[in-house]
Amino acid sequence: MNLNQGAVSSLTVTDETAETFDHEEMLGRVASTLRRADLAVLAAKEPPLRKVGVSGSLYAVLANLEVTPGLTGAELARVVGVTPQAITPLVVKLVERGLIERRTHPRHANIQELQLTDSGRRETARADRIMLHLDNHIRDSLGDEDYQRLRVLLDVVVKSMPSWVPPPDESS
Amino acid sequence: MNLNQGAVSSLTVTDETAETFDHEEMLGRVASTLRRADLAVLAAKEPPLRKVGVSGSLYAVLANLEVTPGLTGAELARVVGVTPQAITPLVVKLVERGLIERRTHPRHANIQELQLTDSGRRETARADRIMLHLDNHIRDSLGDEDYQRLRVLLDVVVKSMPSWVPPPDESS
DNA sequence: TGTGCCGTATCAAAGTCTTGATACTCTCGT
DNA sequence: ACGAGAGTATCAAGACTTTGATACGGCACA
Repeated sequence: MNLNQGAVSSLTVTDETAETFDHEEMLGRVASTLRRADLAVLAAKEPPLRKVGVSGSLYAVLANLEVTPGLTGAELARVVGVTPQAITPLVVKLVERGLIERRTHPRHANIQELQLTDSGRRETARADRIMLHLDNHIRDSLGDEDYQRLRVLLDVVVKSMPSWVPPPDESS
Repeated sequence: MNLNQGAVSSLTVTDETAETFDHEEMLGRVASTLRRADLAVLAAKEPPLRKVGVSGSLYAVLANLEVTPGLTGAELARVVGVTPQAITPLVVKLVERGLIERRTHPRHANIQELQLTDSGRRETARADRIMLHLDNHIRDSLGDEDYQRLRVLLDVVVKSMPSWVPPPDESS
């Protein structure tokens, strides 16, 4: 688990000096709430995933290979959101377990396409049953309509991030 | 950055064997989308935060101490979502920089209350200006109404996670 | 007034991810 | 056909976090 923000507390701040902003609002911002939500989901799904033998990272790799067979390590890294170097150990581990196969690309002697084995497909299905169950729980909590809405809103956030430019640091 | 799921790809899957589920849906589930959104925000905010001298982790600590002065290390750990052991190095670093102070609890010789120094408050304000700017960008992308809605929906997700019980693993 | 229990703090070791640097292969333009 | 450039894979080192284990201090109940 990675910390990075995420906060919640039911404390009523007394007051502060002049240059202080709205503390109540601070931790209620979307960026904070988003992080908390992700942490909560993360903490919930990790234990059951490990019970079927995969860490969250490994599941991410397997799930993406299930959807998009033939991905290379670098492609996988981008899709999953990490550096290419971080993928290698995961791939090695999965190959050792016989869940995925490395196959050299037909036209590129250098790069390797990755693919699930039959055994890997079975394991992935087991893990995905858990994830599906979790998602259904969320859907039940929100209701169908809000569930869909949440997906859409989150997608907007994802797409809007690249166009953000940080403010200049005016520490005058 | 921590990977753990997060996936997106615009590939139309040909087809598959029998026991296969809906791939298109798989990566569109809220748990996945949520993770992607968080990763996107994380990737966007990290560089500018480092530019003012704090990592995302350090900012999380500072922000929470700003809102709730006098937190102990363990409390901080819970609020922020990490283990108590992970807090210690962060606290040490911030103390060395003079941004926070450790003060032994009045009644517990063992535990230490943490508090921002004046200098720490200034630094936190600089970092928070960035976060506020980011959140405003998100608000602009969504519109005021959907921005508020997203906050509410995410809160529901956070509150609903603890009540989830993983499905039994029926690998029959 | 003990004694058991809970919460806090910290040391140590292991795991995972990142940044930095290097080598290799194909593609493209001249 | 050749050299530059882009993309991929991997080694090495450092940073950060987690799990495991240990020690200390207050609190509640017998």
